[in-house]
Order: sequence, then C-alpha cells, then structure tokens
Amino acid sequence: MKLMVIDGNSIVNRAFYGIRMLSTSDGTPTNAVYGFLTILQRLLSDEEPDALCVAFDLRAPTFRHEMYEGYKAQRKGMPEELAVQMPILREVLDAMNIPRYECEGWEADDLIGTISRRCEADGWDCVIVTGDKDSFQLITDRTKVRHVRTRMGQTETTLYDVGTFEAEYGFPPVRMIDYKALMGDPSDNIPGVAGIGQKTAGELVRRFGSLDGIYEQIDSKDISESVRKKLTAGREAADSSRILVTIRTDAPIEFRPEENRRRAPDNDALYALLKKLEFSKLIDRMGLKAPQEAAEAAEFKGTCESEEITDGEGACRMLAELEKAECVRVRVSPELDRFAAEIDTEKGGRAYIVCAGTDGWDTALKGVFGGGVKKAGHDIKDTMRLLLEHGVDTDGWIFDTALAAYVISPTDNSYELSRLTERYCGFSIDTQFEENDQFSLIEEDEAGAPRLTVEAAAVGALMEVFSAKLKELGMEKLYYGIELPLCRVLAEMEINGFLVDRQALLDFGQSLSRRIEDLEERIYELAGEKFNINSPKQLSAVLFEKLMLPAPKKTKTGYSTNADVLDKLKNKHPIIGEILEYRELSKLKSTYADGLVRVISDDGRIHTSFQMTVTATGRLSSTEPNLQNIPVRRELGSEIRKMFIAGEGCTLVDADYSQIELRLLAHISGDEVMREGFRSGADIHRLTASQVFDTPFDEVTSLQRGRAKAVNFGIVYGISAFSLAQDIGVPVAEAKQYMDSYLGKYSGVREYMKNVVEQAKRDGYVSTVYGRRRSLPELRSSNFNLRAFGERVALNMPIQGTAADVIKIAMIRVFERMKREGLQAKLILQVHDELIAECPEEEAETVSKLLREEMEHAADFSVPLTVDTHTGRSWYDAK
DNA sequence: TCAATCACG
DNA sequence: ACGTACGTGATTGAT
Repeated sequence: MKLMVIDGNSIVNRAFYGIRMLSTSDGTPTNAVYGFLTILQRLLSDEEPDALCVAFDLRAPTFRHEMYEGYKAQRKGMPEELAVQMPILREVLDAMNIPRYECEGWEADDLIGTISRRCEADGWDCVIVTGDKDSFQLITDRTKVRHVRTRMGQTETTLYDVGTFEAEYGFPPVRMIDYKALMGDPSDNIPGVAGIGQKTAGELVRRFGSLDGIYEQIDSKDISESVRKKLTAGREAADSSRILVTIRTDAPIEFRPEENRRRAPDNDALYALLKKLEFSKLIDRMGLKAPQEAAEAAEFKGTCESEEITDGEGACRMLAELEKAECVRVRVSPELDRFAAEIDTEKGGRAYIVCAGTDGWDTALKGVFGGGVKKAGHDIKDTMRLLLEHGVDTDGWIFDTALAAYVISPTDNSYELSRLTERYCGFSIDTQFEENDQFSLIEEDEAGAPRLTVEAAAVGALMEVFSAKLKELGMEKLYYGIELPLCRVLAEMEINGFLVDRQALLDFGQSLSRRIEDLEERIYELAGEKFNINSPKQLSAVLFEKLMLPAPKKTKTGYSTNADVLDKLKNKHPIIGEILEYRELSKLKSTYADGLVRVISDDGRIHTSFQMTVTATGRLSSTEPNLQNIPVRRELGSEIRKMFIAGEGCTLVDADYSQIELRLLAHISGDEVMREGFRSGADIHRLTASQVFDTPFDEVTSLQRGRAKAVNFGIVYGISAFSLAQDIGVPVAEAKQYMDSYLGKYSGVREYMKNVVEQAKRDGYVSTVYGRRRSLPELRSSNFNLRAFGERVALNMPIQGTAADVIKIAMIRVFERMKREGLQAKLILQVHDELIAECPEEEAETVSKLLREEMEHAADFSVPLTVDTHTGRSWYDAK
C-alpha cells in the first residue's frame, strides 16, 4: 500500500511562481490553484497511490520561532495574489475529498515527518511530494521523496529514494540533518557554522558521518586549520541549527493511513468550484458532470421551437420568415450537408433545420446564405469558404461570435462555442446535449443535426453579450469595420491558393536527399558511430561526451545543440559544420520539399488556412500549411520560392511595407527626430547609426549601420542591454551605451516607453491605434520575470498590433477595388507586412499601382507608409 | 503530449 | 538579484 503526502505550501508556491498569471473574469488570480491541480493530476497518474493527503503550514509561530527568534525572520509574507488563493485551494481539496492536515505550532514538514513514520509503522510505503529539499532527511527504504520543480510553466519531478539520494550527496539521507546544521539555510535564516558552505559541509559529513562524529574528531589531520577554527567557533550555532533543521516525527495529529484512502470527489461541489474558477479544461479532464441545477439552468434557449424543412414550399415559407428577421443565427455542418437557422419570435426562439438531399435544399441554401438574410455565425470565414467552394455565393454576414470573443480577449486559448457559452452565458451546451435528448427532431442516423440548432441558439446568446461588450470597449469600428469584412477577403484568398511547381519540389527534395545521405555518412565517420542526428539528446551525447567538446549552454533537459551553440564550436571540430549543413538540409526537405508536396490540392495549388483568432497582437497566422514562413533568408532555402509560381499567362505582384513597425514607432511615440527621418526618406538604420555613434550621416560604416539596425529592432521588442549585447556581440556595457545614446537622441521614444508601461500598469491593458486591446495581468504579478515580460509586451503590442490593423485595412480595400475595377487579379497571400497577388500579365502594372496606393493610404499617419512592389513569374522573382 | 529546433515577419 | 527581444507553426524524437 502506498500513501502520497503533499507539502501543500511548497507545491502551491512552485505553482504560483512557475505558472503564468491566470485570473477569472472578475480578476481573482487563480494560477496557483490551477498549477497545484495540474501538478496533482500528474502526480496521481505517475504514482497511483492508494491513499492521499495534503499538509499545510499555518501562520501561527512554531516551536522553532520560540527557540530561535531569528527563525524565518526575514522571510516575507506571501504576496497578496497568492494569499487569496489559499482558502480557495483548501475548498477545492475538500470538494475533492482529499484530507488536509494542519496543526497550530507545527510546520507542514513536521506533519509530513509524522505522517511518513506512521505509514511505516502500519506497513505502508510513503511518497512525499515537495518542492524543497528539507524533507530528504526522511527518506528510508519505505519513504521516498518526489521533488517537484517548475520552470517556465513546465513541471518536472524527480523521485529520490535512498539510492538516488546517496548517489547525489554521498551520504545517507538522515545525515541531511548534520549537513544542513553545518551549512545553515539562509532562506530560513538558520545560521549554521559561519564560513562553511555546501562543499565543505558535504565533505565533512561524508568523512565523519555526523555532527557528533566531526566534533569528536575535531583534531583529525583531515580537517584543515581554518575549517577547524570555524567549527570550534560555530559549535553552538551548529547545535541549535541541528535542532531547527531536524524534522519532527511526533506532531500531535490523529493519523492512520487507512483513513486517507482515495475517495471520489464530490461532483457537484467540485464542479461548481472549478466552474467559478473558469477551469473548464480541468472539469473535462476530471470527467465531472454538470450538477442538476446547472443542467436545468441550461435549458434556456435550446428548448426553442424547431422545424425541419423538407420541401420547396417549406423552404420558401422559411425564407420569407428569415428575411424579415433582424438577425438569423446559423450553424452549418462541416460537410455542408445540413444547417440550422434560428430567429426570435414573440413566443421565443424558433429554429429551422434543412438537410441536403431533401426538396427545397438548394432554394434554402441560396436564400439563407445570400445577401437578403442577415446572419450571425461562429467562425464565419470558414463557413464562407465552405459555401463558396460549393458554388454558393454568400453575403449578409453581420456577426461572428468567435471573432468577437477574440477581439474582446485575444489571449484566450480557445474560442470554441461551448467554452464561450460557459464563460459568458453560464450554461454548457455539451453536457446539456449529452444528458438530454430533447432536441432530437431527426432520426438517430442523423443525430448530429439537432445539435446545430442548440449551437445556433448559443450564437444568439453570445451575440447579445458580445455586441454590448464591443460597444462598451469602443471596439465597434475595429470589429465591424475591419475584422468582419476581412472574413470574406480571407475566405477567397484561401480558395484562390498559391500555384506551385510540384515536379520542381519533388526534384529539389530528391537532390536534398542525396546530399543528406552524404552528410550522414561523413558525420557518422567523424563521430565514430551511427546515431540519430535529428535527436538533440543523442547528438549532445556525441558532441559533449564522446568528442568532449565544451558545452556552452544547457536546456532544461540537457545540453543545447542549437545553431547558436554549434556556430561557436565551428572551429573546434570538423563535425560541427557538417551537422549545421545537415540540419539546414533536413529542415528544407522535411518541412518544405516533402511537407509542401503533401498539401498540394488537385488543382495544383496550395490552399493555406488563415487563422484570425490566434495571435495576441492582431496578426493573422497561417496553417496547414504555414505559408508565412517559407524560407528566404538563406540562399538554398530561397530556392523554394522559385517553386511558388503564377498560372499560365499570369504574373505575381508582391507588395511589402518598408519598415512599417519602425514607422509606427515614430508615429505612436511622437518622436520628432524619428518622424523627420522618415519624412525625409532617409535610410533609417543609417540615420540611427549617425545619431547613436555621433557620426556624420555619410560616414557611417556598415558595421555601425548593422548595429544601429539591431538597436532599432530591439527597441520595438522592448530589449534589455544584455540581449542587445548578445545579439550583436559586444560587451554589455557597450550595448548599454548604444541604448542610452539612442534614447537620448530619440527622446520621444524614451518618453513613450515610459508612458506606455505606466498606462498599461494603470489600466491593465494596452491598445493599438485602432483600439485593439491586449490585457496584461502579468504587470500586476509579484514575479519579476512575468512583470518584465509584461513590460516588453506593453511596448511591442501597440506597434505590432497597429501594423496588423493597417494591413488588414489595406487588404479589404485592395480586395474591393480589384472587384470594383473588374480586374482578374486575386489576392493570394499575406505575410504580415506583405501582400501577394496573382494577375494576368497585362494587369501587372495596374495591380502594382493599386496595391501600392491602397497599402500606402490605408492609414494617414504622421509619417508616410511606403510600399515596395515587384513582379515576376515566381515568388523568388517577385521579391 | 512535450521539448527542442528552426522557418518566417 | 532576478533573466535576458515581440509574434507565429511544423517537424522530429522522446515520454
């Protein structure tokens, strides 16, 4: 039998500091509770204990405080954001039926010590879960410690038993007491012996066993004179430290392992709690069901009257009804074989269902999705694409609930309909549907259909909440004027796709294959063995253990073997160059050559999906495949762009903004020097160099320009001197000089940086010129790293986000103007600051001009936005 | 499912 | 003193 006892305070601390800030919509921080529960889930599946309990410290002083007044004296109380989470965690544990132990005057460690010994006495094994090393002294044949660390949101645990402990420390676990008594513990203000650190302490304990052993043989020749002096002087401190660090095993608690056997949680109580905390993912993972009251509350809209349309006459009747409605909520099945449309009537909601293959389907489809019916949906860009691909023209879309949720809160992980109703409307559509089949209006084999009506009703409920919210946040122009109209543009771009030369891709892949095989052979030869070069683990074993190359950097799990590291080792061994080349080639082959061939459609084109609700700044992203990261920086990689081509008789027109982010920095910050630089049309990096290095404009060297360019980039990202130094390879002090000089010359930028962070701290969010927002709970964190991150984001988001807004506006205008002017040109790709169109050769000039005009005039700022255009048969040529 | 790596703006 | 640049997605190996 095995019992797991968790050091509650220790784990909750790890969770709090290791996991990014989370809070409920009313602002209660929840990250520590969330982290604790995630760690707990993992521990349970790793350890599968038969019994489980948690021990907590109380605020009250302990015997250690009484004995030694300095004990934990300088330790600061826990930050407010953590303190408010403690009672919540206790409540959650109670609902989970996990026993808690806390005892006035005793620390969690002492309770754990007591618990572990009682387990042993009853013939149980015990696993202690903790984030600090104090409890290692409790390790025995029956008691182990699972040590938990969190690094940047990731949890790692290590199990220590007698063997692993001794392997690491070189003495038995119980000697941890003597070791700590010598060394002291600055974080708990335990003195130890002055001048003895972990190294000497370790040696002494290994040689003499215990504190007593050391003092018995204090005259041994194995103790150096200086250490002897320190030991003698510190004897008293060592003795009292020993008592302080010794974990007690006689705490006055009632404890029997049997009574802590795992029990099922109290479903209703836990569900309610986790829901309040907005932990819907955990609710799913723990398999909790909505309690009865919640299920009843959820009946709300789904109970609307519902009618299936099965003939032409019904379709017409429905259309007449829908055309009158202010807003029709629609849901369409992913195969476009059925849809639901819901409206308000005096009596309440009313839904229609139409299925493919019935009479009236075509009429209904064309009518509902044409411009005569005003519609709201969820992910309407995808619905539009689906309809257009099936030859159904579509118009009249007035709302998208996913898009609205994203604009309101762009950092959420999911905008799934069911998540949104839970968060914003307080009902769950999943459980409602599973538990209650009242919406089944259709026979079993088509049981998917009624769900669409429930979802359509959910769209309605959400739309009500979101349209008010958008207004309140001042985001109506952004939403209705930019995001919504962009859906149609993107749907068509996805459909248009980018033509590729399939054979050329295959050939390129072949030639890469041959070169990769050669490289593999050479690498194996140089390494003296065969291994998987793609495995960083195996590679680092070869490089840093077998070949004994110096390892300059480590990752969480071992040595880093990334390109930065390898570059530094280039001269040390011929294998390095080969590996770098191998990496370059295999990336090109797997992701680009092979990867792209796999996603070519029957029409010979690649149709990416643009994601509108992913990035925290307002940018788009591109998936399946990602066409926004096609190689260009290196020569070999840019070959790939030769295989992205225009169709027969057509040409590509590529238009990209020049320095848009820096121009926006100039505009937003109001810095007159930088603004004037852009107005005069000067090379901005050269200008910056002449400012920073105090050199006449015409005498700037290319090295200076390169460094100034790095500073310019860095500023936009909220850089520190350290990182700038690393980036351009100069000492930190020098990098600092550059930055100081930069901010001295561009003093408006310095002012802006200060102001935007202040504003963000005050308001809790930052925004773009067009009112797009990103909230920054990180800025209120007591964790230094999180706060620093929040500050960098505060600097960067308004700039990157405004650039995203601007190009979105340009896309809408380009799209509409191409249509209006009857051009055959089509937009086919957006890459953040670049638009690519495909058009008949004879339209090339018109289209270049159109792109430039619409992009340059998408916004009217205090600095000009300029656009470079190029044309060519391939993407490579059009750059 | 996660970590490491590397492709892009 | 802290740890060290913003925003993405795909592939691979390991768990």
